[in-house]
Amino acid sequence: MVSMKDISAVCGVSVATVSKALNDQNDVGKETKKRIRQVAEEMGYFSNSAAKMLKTNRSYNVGVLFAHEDYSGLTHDYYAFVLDSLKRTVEEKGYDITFINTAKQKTGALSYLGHCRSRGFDGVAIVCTDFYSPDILELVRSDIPTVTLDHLFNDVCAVMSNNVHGMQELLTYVYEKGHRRVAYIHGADSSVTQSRLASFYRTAGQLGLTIPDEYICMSPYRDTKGAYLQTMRLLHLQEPPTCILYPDDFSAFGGFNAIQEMRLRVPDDISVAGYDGIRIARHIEPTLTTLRQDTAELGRQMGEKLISLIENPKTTLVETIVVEGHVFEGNSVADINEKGEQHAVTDHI
Amino acid sequence: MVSMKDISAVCGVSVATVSKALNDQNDVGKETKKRIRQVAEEMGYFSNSAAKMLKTNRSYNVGVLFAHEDYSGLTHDYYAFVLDSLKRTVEEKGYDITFINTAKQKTGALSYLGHCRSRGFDGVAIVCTDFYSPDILELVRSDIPTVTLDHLFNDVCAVMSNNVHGMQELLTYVYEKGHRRVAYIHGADSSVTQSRLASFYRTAGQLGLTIPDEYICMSPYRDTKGAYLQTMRLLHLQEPPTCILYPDDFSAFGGFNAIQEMRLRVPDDISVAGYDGIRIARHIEPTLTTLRQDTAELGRQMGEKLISLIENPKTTLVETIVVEGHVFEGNSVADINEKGEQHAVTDHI
DNA sequence: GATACTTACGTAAACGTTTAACAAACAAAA
DNA sequence: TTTTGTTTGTTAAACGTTTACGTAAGTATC
Repeated sequence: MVSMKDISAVCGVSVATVSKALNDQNDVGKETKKRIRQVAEEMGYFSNSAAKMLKTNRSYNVGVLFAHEDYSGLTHDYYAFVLDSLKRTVEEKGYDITFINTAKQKTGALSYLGHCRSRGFDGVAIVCTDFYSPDILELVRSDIPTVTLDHLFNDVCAVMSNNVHGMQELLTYVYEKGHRRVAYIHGADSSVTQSRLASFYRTAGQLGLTIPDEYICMSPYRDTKGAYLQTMRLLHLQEPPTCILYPDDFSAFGGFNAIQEMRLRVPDDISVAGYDGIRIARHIEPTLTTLRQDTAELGRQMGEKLISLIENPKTTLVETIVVEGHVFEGNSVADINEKGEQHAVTDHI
Repeated sequence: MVSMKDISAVCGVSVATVSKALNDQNDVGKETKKRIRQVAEEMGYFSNSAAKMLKTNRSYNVGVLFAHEDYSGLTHDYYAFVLDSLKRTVEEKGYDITFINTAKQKTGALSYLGHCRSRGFDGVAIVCTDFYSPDILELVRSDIPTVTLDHLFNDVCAVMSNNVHGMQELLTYVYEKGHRRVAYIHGADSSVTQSRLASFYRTAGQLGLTIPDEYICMSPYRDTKGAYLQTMRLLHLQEPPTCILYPDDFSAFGGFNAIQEMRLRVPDDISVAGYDGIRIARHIEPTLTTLRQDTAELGRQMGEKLISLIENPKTTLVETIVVEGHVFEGNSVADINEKGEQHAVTDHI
């Protein structure tokens, strides 16, 4: 590996001058700088980031925490898209992304914080994990700039998809399509689930909907089998719903299966709506009506906030950034208004 | 940050002794070692990987190249699953994963190789990219241990899904189900496409199938619209196929849409098969018959080969590891044998 | 009791940078 | 002519490790 020392020898200047030339400092002559840079180029010089890091305490590297739970993490559409956008954003600003090691190492099982300290990450993004583990708490309480996704800690920046508005918009959409008997299969307990469920009830109240208890039930996120079973249950009620909301798009497909098995059709016999807006949902007929979360924006906001936190620690607000999602109108929700056209007209008044 | 120096001061020993104690060398007393380790723990010591790296020229960090093409990269099921498995594998062996920066940086636009040199990656995994770019060539020709996925370079380890066997198995499966008029919509040109296409023709020949030219056409990978159009074309042929093979599962869904639009049913009226085995395909009725690639194994093999290449450069073979995929039997391919049962019996002979 | 070996620790240089402090040369201002 | 300032460069220490080598004491061997 060619180092600054080699360049300095060739150019007949000191190492310090080479360093300054390559870092474009202004206390080095124009001609000298030009020559040094040219020689560096010719010799195939690459800065040694370890040495630079050792001196400057800056790694230009951010850690990303991505837990390996079943059916989540990298292989989850939502998180993968957010990560993709986050990656683009920070890379454009000259930062790299390293995964925070989530494996129990043979030697001494480093904690998350330990790993971050050791690697010298300038900041960390917590994308997907069990937010209640002590390891995570230790990390977010440290002085390392941190941004979380869809979870709120005290004094930690968070980027959140607006689940309250999202559910409100989705339920309102369904309501305006004429549905009055709406069931909601929600996901397993988490802050996201809480937000959506609360918003569901509040919106229902505002719209004057009464939701029987048996219309509300739980099925874990991305569990098609669970969604299938709950859908079956709902379809067998004395007064079944006209529309079912699912915890996510994946689950909605589980619902599809149950509906199909009952020889019913979407949306003619029953309407369904998902949540997330995964790509495949827009490519299968009937296309799924769903609340599409803005993953590109979520990732971008995370990246920009994190970099800002790193580069301007004093002036960057510790805040929660809320990103709006919007209903993607597929054709899985039927318009069952008796006067559909008229309704459409009044919409424009 | 607490350093070895701090520990040495507390313990009243030299920095060298601390280093040796923490690295579990055996030229330091048992008691001393114990005490040093305890103090390190208490003081919250974490090794500075930059310093260690600078001295040892080992980063315990591997670079992963993951290009941001549309509809590929992180957001592609196949690659995401491989990456997930790769990540687990190398993390278990104490390595971290850093993405190789694919963004044009403002300052000096580092090449891939430059980036790797600068970061001091112990090895790189090339998962998904344009293998023909000069930047990639420069990288694979360097002395950095490298493993590629689904692409072969001279003197570079590769892990490949067996596209030849895969297509053979798939076409044979379809044949045994009684299909004689099989169309194949293949993906855009690449070595993977070449392999599959060649295998398709060879297998067809062996089975005695004659494939009319109009049964073979191209639609880009993961392009539902393209697959839709080609499917439409095939369905309007004077003698349409009884089964259509798609470049990938995603495309197969595009085919579904066309079939549905024509008021035909899968598999009753026409059979379809995908390629890849993405998760969603197993959760939608009719479940898709597809050649499921073993992403977990692909990632694991990549990781193990790479680590081996790093740790035992002399004794590690430069080879191509082939991973088998297998037909996932959904219910999108009908059995149209006139004597279906009899055929099933002879299967067991 | 001399020799050799082992154990346990210290010394010091090195890895490749950055940067504060300094210095020489020259120009401009007084 | 002296002072002051600017430009361009050097020196040397420092970042936190690792490791070859040295050394002093203790133990075993003859």
